[in-house]
Amino acid sequence: MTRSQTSPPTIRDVAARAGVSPGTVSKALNGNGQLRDSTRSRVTAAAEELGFRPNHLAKSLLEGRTYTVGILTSDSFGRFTTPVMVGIEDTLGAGRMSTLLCDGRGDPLRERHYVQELLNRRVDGLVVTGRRPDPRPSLGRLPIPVVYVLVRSDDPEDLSITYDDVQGAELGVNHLVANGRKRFAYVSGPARHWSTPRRRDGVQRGLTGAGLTLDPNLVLLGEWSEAWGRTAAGQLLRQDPGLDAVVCGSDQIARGLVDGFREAGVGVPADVAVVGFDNWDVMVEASRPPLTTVDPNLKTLGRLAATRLMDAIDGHDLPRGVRHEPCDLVLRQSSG
Amino acid sequence: MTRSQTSPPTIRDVAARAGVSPGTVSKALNGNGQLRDSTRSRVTAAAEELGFRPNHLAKSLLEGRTYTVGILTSDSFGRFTTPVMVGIEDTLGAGRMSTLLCDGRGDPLRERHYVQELLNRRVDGLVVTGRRPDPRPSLGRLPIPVVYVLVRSDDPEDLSITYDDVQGAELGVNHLVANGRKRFAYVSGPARHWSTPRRRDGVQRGLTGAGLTLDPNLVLLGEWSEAWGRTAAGQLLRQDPGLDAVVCGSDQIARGLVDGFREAGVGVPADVAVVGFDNWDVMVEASRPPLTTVDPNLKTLGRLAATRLMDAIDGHDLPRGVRHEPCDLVLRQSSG
DNA sequence: GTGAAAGCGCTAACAG
DNA sequence: CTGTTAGCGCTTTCAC
Repeated sequence: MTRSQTSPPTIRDVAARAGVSPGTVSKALNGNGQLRDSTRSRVTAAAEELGFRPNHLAKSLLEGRTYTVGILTSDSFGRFTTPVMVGIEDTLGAGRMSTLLCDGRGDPLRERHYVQELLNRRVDGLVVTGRRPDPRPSLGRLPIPVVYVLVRSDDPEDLSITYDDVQGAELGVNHLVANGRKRFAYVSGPARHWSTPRRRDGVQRGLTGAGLTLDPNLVLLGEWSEAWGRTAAGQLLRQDPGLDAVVCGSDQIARGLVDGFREAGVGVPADVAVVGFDNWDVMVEASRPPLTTVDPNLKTLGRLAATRLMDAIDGHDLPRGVRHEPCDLVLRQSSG
Repeated sequence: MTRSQTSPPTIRDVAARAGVSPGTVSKALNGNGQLRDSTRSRVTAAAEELGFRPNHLAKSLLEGRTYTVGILTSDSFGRFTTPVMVGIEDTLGAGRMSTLLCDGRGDPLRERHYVQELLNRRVDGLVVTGRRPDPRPSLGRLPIPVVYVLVRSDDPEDLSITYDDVQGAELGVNHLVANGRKRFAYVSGPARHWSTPRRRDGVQRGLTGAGLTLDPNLVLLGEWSEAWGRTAAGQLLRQDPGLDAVVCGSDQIARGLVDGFREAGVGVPADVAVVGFDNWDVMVEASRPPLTTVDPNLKTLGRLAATRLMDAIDGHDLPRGVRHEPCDLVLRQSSG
């Protein structure tokens, strides 16, 4: 049976049209070996005319690698995973790598299935990501390098790249202290979330360093929402009308807090300075005043993870353990 | 040379271990042909023990299809593309399809490059998406089926699946009219954006149907931001303190507007009813009161696009032209 | 029932 | 300089 017109032209079609052998076409198109210039251009022309696209599958099969990495996210690209993925795509794309995307939806079964599928497809490496820095079950030993980013694996043998909650919160405190603030509150999300106690630790550390203390009555834990921030504003004012600084566990909380304060006649930053966490553009800019906040540099995390993974694919050893990348402080009007 | 221990076991390794031929292993593992039960189980056991993973590349090469579709996004998975992608992943994943993700970043050169790469990789089909329903240049005739979703292609020969701006806005108006509202304003984003005039048309159509009119002085165009919504609130009150309903071009605008009204002592929905657009959880829920809004059903769009693409991959013809899927109205407190 | 052989599209090694 | 050959891992006839 003759080749169907609908299937893409192969290297043999090009060879036939250029009047050479397949091997020669390969050399011509990949710039390998010694070819007469005229031959080379004849081949290029033929390839061009036929709209030849080299079959990546065949190459991969031969080479034993696919120039593809899998991304396994446990969170259907939410607000936090998205910047991470952009960072990953960023550096992977630069290295002619493609990314196979899998959304595990936090379901272990689904995840296992995807991992198998990615292995079947012979991806060169795997990035695992998820919504929060909380530990997640390791995928275990796999025949390809794996990097966890944003989420951390519960196996210290794995490499996890995440941000530093403690340092981030401390950054906020240091800034407020430098501005002369003395009486601090910490308003954050659910206690069970990894970040909540750690950011508190950061606040604590910053205050201790400045010879100040954190009144346990001024530590308020609730949810990651604006509504909670507004509620907390009232509670804080009742608890201690003299407080002059609040470190928040998220920008949503911070924005709610700022709204609550303003509506209670408390000036931000005149009376109370407020620092958020996340640097989430929508919250931070719409807030009145705009929020000073801690930026966990998620995109950088993604870039870093991808870079490490590429190194590992190139044969370098993957470091082990959890890497805590530093956060940055972004100054806006809420902190005075 | 003997096989390196690091490279994954092949079907021949399994064959050797089970004491059969590669062909038999293939049949056993894929349930094809007639095999003795004992042979089949011997093979399965051997495969299991060796941790054999069938090489998907080899299959694809043979079968001429990869069970992979490309997603080309012009917008680094932003707020609007994300739900679309979830929808795509949703239906593709169900059909054992994988997705190769490419972020064109709106750069035509980058896009061309990615399209070539995807063709080289022999994806079975391609989904093109982008931030807004505005028309974008077609990728032209490709050897594989292509579906545009959310964005629309400027070539009517392509299939584009997007939502219905006009119908969506009209939905909002009808609801407000049914609640007895009579004097309407329309506050939206930049006039150059596709949706802005079309949603206005929808407002117009709804009002005309109810024997009402849209005062051109109560059409305010600005940006897609809360700040603009707050500004617009002031302008509207100055323009016509008697207005009792506002349809907004986005939830951000609507939320800003609601804040502006409240702070000006205007009750929502008591004095003025407000309807947003997007059904963006964060905005809609944090707003006081929570926003009634138009939901463009982006996830459904993604699912639809993926379904159409799968059909086309299965040999069915792809419809042409722009499909406008209906929006839904989500009722909350801002509309009375 | 099972094995041997051919071939998917490509590259690399070796002839000529 | 260019052509031929073998083979990446798998499936699929076709013999036996």
